[in-house]
Amino acid sequence: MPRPPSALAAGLPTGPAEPATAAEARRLQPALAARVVAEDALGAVRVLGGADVSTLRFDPTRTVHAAMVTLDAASLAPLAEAGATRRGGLPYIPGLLGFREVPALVEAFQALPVKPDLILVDGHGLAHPKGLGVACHLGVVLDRPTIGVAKSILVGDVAAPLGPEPGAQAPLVWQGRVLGVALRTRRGANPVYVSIGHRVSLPTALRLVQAALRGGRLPEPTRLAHRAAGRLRLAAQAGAG
DNA sequence: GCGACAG
DNA sequence: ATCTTGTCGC
Repeated sequence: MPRPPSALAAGLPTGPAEPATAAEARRLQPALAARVVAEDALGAVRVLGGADVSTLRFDPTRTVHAAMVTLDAASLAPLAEAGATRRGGLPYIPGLLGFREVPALVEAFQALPVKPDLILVDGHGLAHPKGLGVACHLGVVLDRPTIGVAKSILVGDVAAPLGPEPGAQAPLVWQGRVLGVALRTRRGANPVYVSIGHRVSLPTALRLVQAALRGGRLPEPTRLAHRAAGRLRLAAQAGAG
């Protein structure tokens, strides 16, 4: 079955046309959310991707530094990384994070020499009031499998208390729907919240995230992407200042 | 009107 | 998100 062209190819937001205002972004969300594929539509995952951005705390120019890293899925060894810097987009607004981060992430993705089979994104995917967390947003725009791994809850509640041991998990429920899973990845650390981004089911997402853990609270791909984005920002500041 | 609110 | 070194604890 042929899949519809990517949002990028279709000229949908974040690519050719980016919203300049929050109101405009909100109007664009339903069309993007409708393109999310919540089932497994991916091949063997050999190259893992990680995505994150770093910003200055108070920045009138609204500069975002994005990093995309790739790792060998089996060994979790780093393969490559790429960065991109964009400015003048939307500020951080809960629920509209994708519009702020995706443009720079797409640019970083395009700079990667080898494309990841699946991307772990720092932030929620489906666990979002409009079903369009940054992980879904990025996945739809690139038409690539993505998973959201967030460090705190945007919407919903954890259905049951989590045990202290790594691997403990419980559904993240909102309005009677299971949007994701709270997962304890490390003893003594707060859980992370896993939700689907695009072209992956929740059970598969959970399995892949657990396979990407290497003893830290965050899976390796997003952990490395976080580091890379931070370095990119610091280097840019040093070079500009 | 009040409280919540990824990064 | 970011400001930030050492330090308390398993």
